[in-house]
Amino acid sequence: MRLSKRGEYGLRAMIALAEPAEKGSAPKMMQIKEISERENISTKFLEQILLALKNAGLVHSKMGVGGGYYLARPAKDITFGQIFRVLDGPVAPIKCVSQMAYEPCGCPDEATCGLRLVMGDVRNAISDILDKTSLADVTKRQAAVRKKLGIK
Amino acid sequence: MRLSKRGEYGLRAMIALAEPAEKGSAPKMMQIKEISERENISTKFLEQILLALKNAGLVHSKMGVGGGYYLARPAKDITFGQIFRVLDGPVAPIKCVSQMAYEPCGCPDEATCGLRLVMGDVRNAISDILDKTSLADVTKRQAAVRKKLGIK
DNA sequence: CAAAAGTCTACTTGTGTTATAGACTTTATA
DNA sequence: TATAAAGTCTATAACACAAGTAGACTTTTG
Repeated sequence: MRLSKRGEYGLRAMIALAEPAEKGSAPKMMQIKEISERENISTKFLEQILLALKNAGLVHSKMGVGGGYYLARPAKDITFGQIFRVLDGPVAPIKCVSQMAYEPCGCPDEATCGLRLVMGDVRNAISDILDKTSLADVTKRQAAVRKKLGIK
Repeated sequence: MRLSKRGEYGLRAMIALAEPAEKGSAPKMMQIKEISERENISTKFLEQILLALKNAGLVHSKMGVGGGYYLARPAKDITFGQIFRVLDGPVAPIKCVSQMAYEPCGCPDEATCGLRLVMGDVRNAISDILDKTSLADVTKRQAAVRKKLGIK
C-alpha cells in the first residue's frame, strides 16, 4: 500500500505552498528551486510533478523573472485526495471497488466476492480521510502540534 | 494504493480455504490446482504464494497423493492483515508511519510533518480494517449477502 | 537583449512484479 | 515396491513502472 515518491513529493510541495498562505490571505508564490531545496527533492523531478499539478488545475504558475507556483484555490478547498489522484491515480486497492476508475476484477460474482467486500471497506476508509482533509486542515494541525511542543 | 496480484491471489486463496471450513469444523483441504482453476490463477504462481503463506505459518500442507493445503488455525483467528503483510509487506503508505517497518522518511521534523500526520491516519484506518477482519468475518458476510439476494 | 523562471518531451536506469521452468521430495496405494 | 499424485524449492525471464536526468524551448522582467 505504498505512496510513490511522486505522490510524496507532490504532497510535500503542496503543503509547503499552503503553509504560509494562512497568515496573509494572498497566495504565497514559491519557486521550484526553493521547494526542492527545502524538501530535499531533485529539482528536475519536482518540476514534472508541479507541472502535472498545474495541468490538473491545482496550482497556477507565473513564468519569467520573479515567477513561481502558487495554489490555484484557497488551501481549505484543496484536498489530499485531489492531489493524490493526480499523481498516483485511483485510491482503491483493487479496480473493482474504485469509484473513479472501476473495472471488473474477474471474480465469478462481484456481489458475493469476499475480497471485494473487504477492499471496498478499505477504499472507503482511505478516501474518507484523503477527501475530507484539506491543506488548510493540515497546516492547522501542524500549528497545533507546534504550540503543544512549546512554540518553536 | 494498489494491492499486488500476489496479495490479491493469496487473499482469494485464503478465503477459498476458509469458506467451507465453517460448515464442518474440520479444516478443509484444497489442492493448488483446485484453487487456481476456481479463481483463475496461474498454478505455478499460486504455488509460490501458498508456499510463502505456509512458511509464514498461516497454512499447513500435506504432501503426496491426496495432499493439499488447509488453514493452520480456525478462520476466525486469521486476519486479512496477517495475510497481507506476508505477501505485500507493511500496510503503511510511507515508512515513517509504519508500525512493523519504521524508517525515517527524511523530513526535517517528524513531529510536525504534515504529510506524516495525514499518512499516519491513513495507516491506522487501513490496519483498523485489515487487522480486525478475520477470514471467518468475511465468510459470514458473504453468507449474509447471499441470503439477502435470495439464497443462490 | 540577457538572465531568470517555467514548459515540454524524450530518454535512461534500476527495481519490482508477474510469471514460467524444471528438478526434487514426500506420500498413498495398487 | 514402483508409480503417480501431490507439494517444495530455486532460478530466471519478460515486462512494466518508478524515479531520475537531460536538454531544448518559451515567457517575462529589467
